[in-house]
Amino acid sequence: EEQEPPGPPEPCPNASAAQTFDWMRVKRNPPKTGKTSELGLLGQPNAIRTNFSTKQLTELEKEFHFNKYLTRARRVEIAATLELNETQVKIWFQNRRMKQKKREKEGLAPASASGAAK
Amino acid sequence: VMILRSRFLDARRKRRNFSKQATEILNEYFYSHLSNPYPSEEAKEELAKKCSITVSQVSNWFGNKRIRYKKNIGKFQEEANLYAAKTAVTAAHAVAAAVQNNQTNSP
DNA sequence: CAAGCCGATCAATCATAGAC
DNA sequence: CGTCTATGATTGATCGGCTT
Repeated sequence: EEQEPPGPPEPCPNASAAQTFDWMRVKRNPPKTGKTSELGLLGQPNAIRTNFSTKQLTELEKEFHFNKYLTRARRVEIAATLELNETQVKIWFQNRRMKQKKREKEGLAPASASGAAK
Repeated sequence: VMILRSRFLDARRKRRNFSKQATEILNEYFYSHLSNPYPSEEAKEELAKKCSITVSQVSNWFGNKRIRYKKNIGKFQEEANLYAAKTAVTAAHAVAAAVQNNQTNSP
């Protein structure tokens, strides 16, 4: 299903013009996290970014404040309560931890700190 | 529905465009490393200092730049050539200086 | 060997700043 | 001043590497 419609608009390969490097071809596999679509379609994963509801985010945030890390049991419980996959809950916590780390790091020396010297 | 979701939680998104000079520095790095525009943590820190922005902002900038660039290479062709020429001049100066230094310092 | 975590990145989207 | 595009930030999810 990947078909280069017309010829890539780059009939001028010489000069220093940009080439197509590997990083430009990187393609991520579609998300397989979504639970099997409720719409009769069989093995068709959602393949789209899930939008967490405010309620789900509120609960996840509350749990995060209580524990930065989840136990298998807690994860199962939360996933069931919020109607999410265990993977989605796991990933949410992972991303949340990274977010917190980033926040701590930034809100700790926005001004000139001395240390740059390394 | 409640499409009015995070109407205030996102209020922090009061962004401000980076200075013309900061964008200039970031683009220079991007196009002079077009084969692999992934600055190391150290490089990001250096760029952040030069641009007077945070390292996260540098990361965001490169992330957005890479995605948007490959999404429509043609749209950035002009910009690419512009910076390619600029870095070429810089490189030429560097080479000239090196040659000069080499002659002066001949063992 | 499988599973979780980290760090970086991707990719789609949000909301605004700026061009016209 | 309203519309359209450029751009910074956010975030669910992926990738590779390392640890448990």
